[in-house]
Amino acid sequence: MLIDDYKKEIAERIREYFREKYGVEPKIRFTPPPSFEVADIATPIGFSLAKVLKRPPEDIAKEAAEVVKGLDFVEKVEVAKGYINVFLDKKRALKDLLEELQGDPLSFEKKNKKVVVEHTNINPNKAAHIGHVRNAVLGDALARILRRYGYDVEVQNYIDDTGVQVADTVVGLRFLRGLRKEDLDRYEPLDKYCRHVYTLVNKRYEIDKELVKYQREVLKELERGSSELAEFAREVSRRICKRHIETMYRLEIEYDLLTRESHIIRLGLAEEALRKLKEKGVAVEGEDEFSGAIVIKLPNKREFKALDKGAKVLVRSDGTFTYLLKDIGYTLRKFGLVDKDFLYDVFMRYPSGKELRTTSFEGKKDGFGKADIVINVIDIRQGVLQAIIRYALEAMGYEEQARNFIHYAYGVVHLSKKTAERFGIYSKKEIVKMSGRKGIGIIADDLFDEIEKIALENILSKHPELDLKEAREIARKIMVASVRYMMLKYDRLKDMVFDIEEAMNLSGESGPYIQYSVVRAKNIIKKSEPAEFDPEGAFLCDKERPLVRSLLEIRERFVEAAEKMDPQLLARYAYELAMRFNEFYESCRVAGEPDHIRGARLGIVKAYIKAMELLLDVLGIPIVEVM
RNA sequence: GGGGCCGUAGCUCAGCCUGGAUAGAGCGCGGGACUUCUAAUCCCGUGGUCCCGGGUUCAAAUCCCGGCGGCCCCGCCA
Repeated sequence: MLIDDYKKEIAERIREYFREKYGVEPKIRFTPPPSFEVADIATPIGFSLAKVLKRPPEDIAKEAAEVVKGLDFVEKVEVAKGYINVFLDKKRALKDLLEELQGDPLSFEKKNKKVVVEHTNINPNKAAHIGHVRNAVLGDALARILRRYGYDVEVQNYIDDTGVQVADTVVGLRFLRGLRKEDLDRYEPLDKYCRHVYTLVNKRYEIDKELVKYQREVLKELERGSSELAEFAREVSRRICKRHIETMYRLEIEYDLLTRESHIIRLGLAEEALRKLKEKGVAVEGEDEFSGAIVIKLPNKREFKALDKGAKVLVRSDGTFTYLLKDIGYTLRKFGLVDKDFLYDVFMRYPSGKELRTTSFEGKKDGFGKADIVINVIDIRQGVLQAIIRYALEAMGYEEQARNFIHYAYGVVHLSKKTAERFGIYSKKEIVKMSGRKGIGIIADDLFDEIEKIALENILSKHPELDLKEAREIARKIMVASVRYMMLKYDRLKDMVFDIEEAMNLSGESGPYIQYSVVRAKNIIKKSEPAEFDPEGAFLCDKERPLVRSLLEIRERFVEAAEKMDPQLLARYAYELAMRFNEFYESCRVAGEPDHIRGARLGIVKAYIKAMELLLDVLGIPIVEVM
């Protein structure tokens, strides 16, 4: 049993009592006690019933307390005002905890539902920046959580290889730099080089109208060309895409499938969507300012109030498709609502041997898509567009799919003034907005390098005996913990201000802090003589109880995070546990203690390690042996 | 103009969904603890008109209404 089970029994017992005695059906809420000194489990039952029973809250609480006292896992119950404060039988609870952690408290029944999570989605025209990292880390954590929760999860990464952004970079490489395919090898890492090129092109557009003509030419070639220029452009975007995959792999983020926009176009998914929308009369010829275009008519719903025109373009007057239409088409494919399908080819192989596949017309058939739930991890600013996709599904008659189409939104990453200055960006404002076009931002790989450098210095100074290769790998894992925790600890819907000092600080409320607590736990195991678990030796040190009490919440916390799809809750829980463990570590010794004490504490330490292995795996934070 | 989000300590943020006990962390600042399982740690201290006003309630940071301030969206870009 864990805390969720205890609560359930307490609630049932109280409910039953009040139902039988007074004929009322109280709703029992549990409130976190101010501290575990006050209670293990608390509920303000007296207040909730005072009105119905017309009696003082304290009286009612006293009555409820008597009922709860009978439960075998309860040691004592105190009444404070309208609250009842339940104290668990600590030794019983500890035994329950160890038993649960012997197995897997986070194993859930298969739901037999497929979820497609699409994240990262970086334009393959320049280096990834920290905004993209937030997207990828959130998406990856979400995928891991849902997988653990029993869903069949497929991770896709949408590559817009035909868009304006790629065209701009290609214009720069070809018409400003005069590069050809065979030159590209000399410009690695290409993503970083292209960042400058892209910024330069955007500046040049303002003064050089000739260049804009090239942009259109490239754009056309990207969609359907087979010329040398088209080949070149494809190679550029392929290489940069590969770089993005490598960048994210540094954080141990992997994908199952790359979907390329050029393939979506070629497969005719946009036409398919358009046909269905026209059939339902939702896609129509545009009028007035939209004349010549085909638009989707939007109902007068709140989420579309922002759009004052009541319609959105699907097909431009020049006949090209907007991203919106392409995405509607592709969403149909994800849900398996169209028969048309790609063939799938291998894009690359991860070191683990896992294949990263890509949409194609040359590989073989496969079972990608056919999702029950589709989740798009996309910037909050695109909320209206995502709402339109959902509406389009509804309008086409796919109401269930519309309900299961989730825009997993997240806030924008800005830079703190100090951080911006470090990168040569000066502003009067305290918060500096990034801009891909202007090249204002922090490149993901640069950030990772910096953090790894600091971590490596630390690790080598503390453990000079480590060989460099080993130390580097540990430094990398510390970097992963640092970056991932930073991206998960904030409310995902809120904008965040990125401060590089904070990111590189490996102590405080951080990933490395959590990792370090696990290293300490493992050291205890390594350095202590083994001893049988003995409940008699438990709770002789006052930091054991809060740790055990917190560990009992593992399933409850995980389920809440999974239901709400909120990795932040788990990140903070992991931190809370690490804090409690560090307190335990400081005041309760294990090695060298008498057998019964050592046995009990080793049990707690092992439980902590097991719990953290489960939690950190779901958060994508690696565990290290030494740091 | 319309729609949305946000406002909690010097700074960065939890808590608000689902009202409940003295409002919590981290950073910063001041002090203390390493012959002991690694001090990337811990302990003590410092610091708050929970933006303002009103309402609902036994009870409001939390729910409702109205202000004020900041941000985002409202492209035939994505």
